[in-house]
Amino acid sequence: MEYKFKEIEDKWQSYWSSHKTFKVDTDPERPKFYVLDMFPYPSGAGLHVGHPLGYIASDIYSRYKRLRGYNVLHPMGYDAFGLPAEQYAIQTGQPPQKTTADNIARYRKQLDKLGFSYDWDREIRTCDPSYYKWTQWAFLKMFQHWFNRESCKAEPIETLTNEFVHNGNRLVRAAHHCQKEFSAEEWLSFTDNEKEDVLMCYRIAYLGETSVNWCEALGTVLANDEVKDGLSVRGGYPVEQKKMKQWQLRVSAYAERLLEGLEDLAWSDSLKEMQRNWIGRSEGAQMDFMVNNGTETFSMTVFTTRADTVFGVTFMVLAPESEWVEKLTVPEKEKEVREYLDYVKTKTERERMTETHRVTGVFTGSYAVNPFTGKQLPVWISEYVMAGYGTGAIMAVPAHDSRDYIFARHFNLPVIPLIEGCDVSHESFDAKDGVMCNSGFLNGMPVEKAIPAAIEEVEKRQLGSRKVNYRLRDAIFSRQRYWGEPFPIYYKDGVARPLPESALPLELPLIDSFRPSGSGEPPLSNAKNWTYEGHPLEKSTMPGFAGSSAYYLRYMDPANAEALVSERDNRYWQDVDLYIGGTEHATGHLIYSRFWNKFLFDLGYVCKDEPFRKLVNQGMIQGRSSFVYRIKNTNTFVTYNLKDKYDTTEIHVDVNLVQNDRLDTDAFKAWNPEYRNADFILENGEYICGSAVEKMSKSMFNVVNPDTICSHYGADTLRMYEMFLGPLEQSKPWDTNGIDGVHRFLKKFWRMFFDKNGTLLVTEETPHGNELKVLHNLIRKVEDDIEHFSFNTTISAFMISINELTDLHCHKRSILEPLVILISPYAPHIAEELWQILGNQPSVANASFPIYNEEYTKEHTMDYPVSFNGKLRFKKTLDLDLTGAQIERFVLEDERTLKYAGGAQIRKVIVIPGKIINIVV
RNA sequence: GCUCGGGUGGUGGAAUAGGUAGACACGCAGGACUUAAAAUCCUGUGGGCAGUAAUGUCCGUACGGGUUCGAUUCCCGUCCCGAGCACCA
Repeated sequence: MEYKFKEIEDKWQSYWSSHKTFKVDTDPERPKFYVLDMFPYPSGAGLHVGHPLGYIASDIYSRYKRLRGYNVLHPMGYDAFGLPAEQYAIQTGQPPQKTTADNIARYRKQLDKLGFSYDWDREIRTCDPSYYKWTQWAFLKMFQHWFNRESCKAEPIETLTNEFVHNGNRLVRAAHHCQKEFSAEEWLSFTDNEKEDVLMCYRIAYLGETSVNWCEALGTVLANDEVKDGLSVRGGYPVEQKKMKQWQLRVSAYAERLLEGLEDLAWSDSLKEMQRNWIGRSEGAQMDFMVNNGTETFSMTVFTTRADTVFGVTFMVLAPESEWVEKLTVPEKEKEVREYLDYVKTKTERERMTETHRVTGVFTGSYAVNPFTGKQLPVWISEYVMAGYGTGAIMAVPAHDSRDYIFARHFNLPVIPLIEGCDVSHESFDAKDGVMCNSGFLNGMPVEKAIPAAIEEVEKRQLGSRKVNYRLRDAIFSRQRYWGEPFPIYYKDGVARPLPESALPLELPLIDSFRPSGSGEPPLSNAKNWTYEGHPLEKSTMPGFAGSSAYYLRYMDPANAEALVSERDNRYWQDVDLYIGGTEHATGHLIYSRFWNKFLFDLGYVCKDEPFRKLVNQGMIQGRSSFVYRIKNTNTFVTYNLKDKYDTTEIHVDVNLVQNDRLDTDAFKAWNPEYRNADFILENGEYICGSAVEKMSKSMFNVVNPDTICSHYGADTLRMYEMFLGPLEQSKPWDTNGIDGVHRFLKKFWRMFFDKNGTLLVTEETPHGNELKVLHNLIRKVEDDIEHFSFNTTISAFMISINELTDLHCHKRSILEPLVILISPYAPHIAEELWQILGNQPSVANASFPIYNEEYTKEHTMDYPVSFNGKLRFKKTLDLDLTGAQIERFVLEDERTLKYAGGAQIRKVIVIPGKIINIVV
């Protein structure tokens, strides 16, 4: 009997689905394990072979953990709100609701074909009102809370107003952006609207004026992680900075906790590093400088990490957007400054980034005073100082900061070296080492001591204080789009007010036109009656990351109408034990979700501070594009190795027309009418294509659809092959060349059970020692590899074991049955079929993982003293290999510590007769 | 520029508390079965040199040093590739 994967896979997929084999429930009797995939955005293009890579890995792990007796939560859903569906709607008029539902149906079909063990009863979709009710609910909670820096957690806004009533805002340590200070009496004298304005500056979800990434082409603002190199990540349109009033989340309040929390997470170092960079903690000092603009004197604050260099400050620089610019520009310089600011404004963010070497700036006419030296310091404005970081103003130390140095040289400002023996004639000396000079009380100190000493002095003289700065900004939370969660906010007298919880979910209304209105209003302005009790509702919607920030909690209790997740289910499932997904979410989703989770933790809705304990980033599968070479102005194509003899154009050709770089010329002619009459110049009678590794995409004609592979080889082969391709974390091009090997292996596996005529070969004989040895070595290997996520090497181990057992002509049930269990996480369908053929109850999921027995793999030893270096005594280990040949090993007689000259400890020396080859130390 | 990864056959990749480098697979070459193809199976396959051959021998894990009885693995320096951040004061 042949291995008929098609029949087998159809049979078991429908069995699993009709029997709800993978349905899970909270079961306090059994240990839980939560394995999560980053849920996909259901795009119109469907899945390509790269998408399932992580899903296969997580499925293997889930199935393995089930066999180990865990109650495994392994859910799937869809991140269904997003830009592509909306843009498609603008182009075609098709409502996103419909296209999204269609795409989901298609995704589901494709996923089902791969044999994943998801509990589909827990499926969620972020665009479903019963789901986004809880996204809105969390937003309301953030609106109603503030962040207390004393307790370092979120607290109800009432505790803050209570504080205001008694003490004003002078004593409270809150994360806020309130400009004014007020006393208790003043607070009480405020009107309701004034009070609301103040409170808005403290809320964790707040409406605030800020410089935002505005994308004209998309008609919306974008978060920092949605912008790369000054272009939008989606679409690649230019992005400019614009001051706008937007909803924001006070993520920056959690900066320190987000940083600390990384410590105990089992994430890759590179990913943690990315988050650390993104949070961008830097320790330093905030210092006040007195400035004078000719008419008045006041203090200006700067942030520096190098307080020790204060004696070398020769000028000050403001960001063009700084609020001090206006105050410090003297009348004579007004025209010049205005011209400079206009010049800066015309530059896009992208230009500002690419022209980093251009030095520009203008003098304000004002001077600051160095508090340590009393020297006059001219105050300049330059675009190299950024408004968003620190205080938007710096003290410039050209001798020890390369940016200040370039600026000083360009505008002929003095440079004062502060480190003994450093040469600043050509470039600045930025390194934090050396001994201080020209620095008053710091002279003679090494830099690492001078930094804290300087800060201490600054504090002593009350010129400023120690300060930790973060690069992490608050998340901009409004999008001027239709296809997202509506805000549970309405406006009364122009003041934002929360909807009552009972009004949730606030459902997204159906509209006719998805375009932003002519006046730049969001699409929701086209909705009829977009009001609450006669008051206008917020018209922007939430960004993509809103729906994905707490979805892992919802899977724990997806149907709950009363709460995001019940306390009982949250206590049981706790957190995600294993999270698998792409590294592209490092500074987006993975920061936001951690923030969101910490916020809910503060409020007591969830029991874990961190949502994802272990995280594995699967690599990207790139496409391998194929090319043909058309001789210019002809319809003749020349093969790869002869192309240099002609003047050719490289053209992408559909990889499905190419096998092992050989082009199917007839299929090529049929592919596109343009090539119907194509001629070919061949080599050895074949047309060889060129190739390149590129991103897998439709436009490169290099997309390989998993459905095609499934119908050719079956899902089990695809699953194993994707794992066999290389380490999970590594990116690699998709290359079908090796898939036959894996497919052959599965056929070979099948043949262990049946002969050519389909007769069952399985016997009830007692297993032989060598057979048990193969089996138990494999058990140990599979267990080890799965725990360490090296799925590729496991498959090699399977291949070796099956070859060995085939050589031993082993068809014994007691060997084959555990083998089927071992392979079931990788190739579940064939395993189920064979499991049933062996006469067991379906399904393998109810079996348990075979137990490794060391006895079977232990080496047989006997005394056989030999000498080595005249000092060591060894035991000979007799070992039979599978062909029955003898391998001799020599093991140190006892565990005494013996030392070589280098001091290494020797435990075991393995010897091949006559020659020492292996000394284990 | 800074940070983090990584450089192993024709290819994907094995092997690191230092111990026979190249497992496993692909590809390629040769062979068996077959009228033929498909499928399946067997053999060989890092390089050089010597030998009819079994085999022997030297060189080999980006490059140059070091530690060690022994280095793909540890240390120092150089080069290259990938990823992330990037006027962050």
